[in-house]
Amino acid sequence: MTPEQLRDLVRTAVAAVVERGTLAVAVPDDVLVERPKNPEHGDYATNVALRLAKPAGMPPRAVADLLAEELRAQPGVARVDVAGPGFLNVTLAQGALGQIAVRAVTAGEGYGRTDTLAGQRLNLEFVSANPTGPVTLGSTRWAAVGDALARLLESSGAEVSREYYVNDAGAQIERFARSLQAVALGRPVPEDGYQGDYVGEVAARVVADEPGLLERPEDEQVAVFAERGVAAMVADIRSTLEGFGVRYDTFFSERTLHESGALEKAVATLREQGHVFEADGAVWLRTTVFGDDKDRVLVKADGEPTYFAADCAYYLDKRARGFDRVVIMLGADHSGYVGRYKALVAASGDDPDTHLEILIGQLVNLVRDGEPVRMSKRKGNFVLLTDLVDAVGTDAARYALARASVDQTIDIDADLWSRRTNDNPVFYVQYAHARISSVLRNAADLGLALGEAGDVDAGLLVHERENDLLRAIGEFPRVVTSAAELRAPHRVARYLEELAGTYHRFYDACRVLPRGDEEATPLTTARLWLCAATAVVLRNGLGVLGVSAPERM
RNA sequence: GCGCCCGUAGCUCAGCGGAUAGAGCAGGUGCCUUCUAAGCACUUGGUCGCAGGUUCGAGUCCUGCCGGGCGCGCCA
Repeated sequence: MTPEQLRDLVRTAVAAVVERGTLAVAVPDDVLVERPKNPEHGDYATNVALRLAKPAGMPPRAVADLLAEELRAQPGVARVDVAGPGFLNVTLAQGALGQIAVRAVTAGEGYGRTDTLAGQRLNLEFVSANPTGPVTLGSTRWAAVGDALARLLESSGAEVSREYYVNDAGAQIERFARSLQAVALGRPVPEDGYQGDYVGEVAARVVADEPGLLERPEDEQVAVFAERGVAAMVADIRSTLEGFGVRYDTFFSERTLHESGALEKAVATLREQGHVFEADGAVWLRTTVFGDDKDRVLVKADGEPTYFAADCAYYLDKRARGFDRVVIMLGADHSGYVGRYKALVAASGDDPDTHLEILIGQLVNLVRDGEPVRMSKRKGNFVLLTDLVDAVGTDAARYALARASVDQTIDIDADLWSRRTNDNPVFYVQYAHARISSVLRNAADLGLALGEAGDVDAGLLVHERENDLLRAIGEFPRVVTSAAELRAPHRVARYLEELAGTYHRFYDACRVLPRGDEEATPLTTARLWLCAATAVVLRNGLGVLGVSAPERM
């Protein structure tokens, strides 16, 4: 029996007692059935009686007693205890737990997938770093977390479109182009220009692709450097991210918004809604009525649109493309943006709480010799995605970034990360998968196969370590849905570490394959199913994080 | 000054209002002639920043302090 099935049983029990008139409450939709930390508290526990006590006007333990009696009659339930303030501790019947292994193996890649978000179309924007330099360590965090989140949401049944907003317009690009030009001409880079080594490389590439460029008028040169320089940078960013396992459905060019007149249209739309006004020669959006700190300029006094005007146009474009929900991941250095963004959504007539979701994540620092290294795209002094991958590999990089809560600022110790030690839990998890793969290989060599689901007696799995493992495997679907709901991919990583540990303890305590000239028994088969089920979950879980599940290490 | 995030073991961090607060690393003691020791068992280590409040119950929610990070442009 899976925890989901037990949850349904509990709900049915509540409904039955209510039906009989002994309990006067509304049957709750969200009954919590969880795995107790203390093994003496049975296989599963629910606090439903504690929840219902107040609305029912009865003591928690009295409610619990009613439900316990009802539950005891259910098939697959061996024992129900009322404990503490009113918890229901459920012990499943012999063999009921073992079915979890069969279910996981049978479902395979589908184990952990649900339809809780079915029908939702959402647009997830992440990274969106300016195309004026390579992908930095800070952006790498959003690549790892954003991609994992996309996979999580998809696992919960949502339709997710991954999007990268390319800021290929504006003064930043102008500065970038002038920097490229300066380097190409052998001049010093302007004070406010870009100075990494890559600037020279990109400049050389542009010159090579455009013979005679440096003999043309300077204005023309800048235009060419802007056009081709940005194109080269975007191509570089794209291939870097693909190498990192992150693919986008759309690279959206800001410039197309400018060229299509979308900004003017956006301003007009907001004006129709009655939230645009003129002051000091500029055009403003009255965002303060929707909770923003101050009103925001859409068109400057010099007639140029602001970055915010492009944001307005961009948001409206996403909505016009049919997305129910626009999700944007931003670094904490952009947290000041939330207020105006929410306000623009409200000003456009949408609901800022349902149509827009902004996820703010804290920054990543590189620490070297105990001192944080400042990262700035202008100076050449920054750590790149490629540096991180070169040092620890894609798997470790993705895992390490995805296993921390985004609310937490991460300090990455350069020495620790360039070392290859088991400080990194990804090896612990991957090792469990490799270990299982080895057992299954050896089983195949002995001519042992899993066989059909009907042929395995999962009820033979009665060892404490086996039960621990079964319960852990049973948790996976819930871990996925809750991680998706909470936008917290790191929960999957933490869960996998627990699962790996649980497997290692099982492996240590329970021999799977026959030794020497022993014969295989039905227990051998049952344990092989348990191993296979664990491998399924490890693969699916690592897959959510975009990390490989190696068969050998 | 205002807004957001953080403060949990020596270190890095988990912890969806539930029972005796966890993991990894670091320290200590053990376990490989047969399935991967990148593992396992045992052990040391806590005023969950401080003070109030909410309730059957608070590391978790609310308020106020203290300490640290980020942000507050007609920049992008």
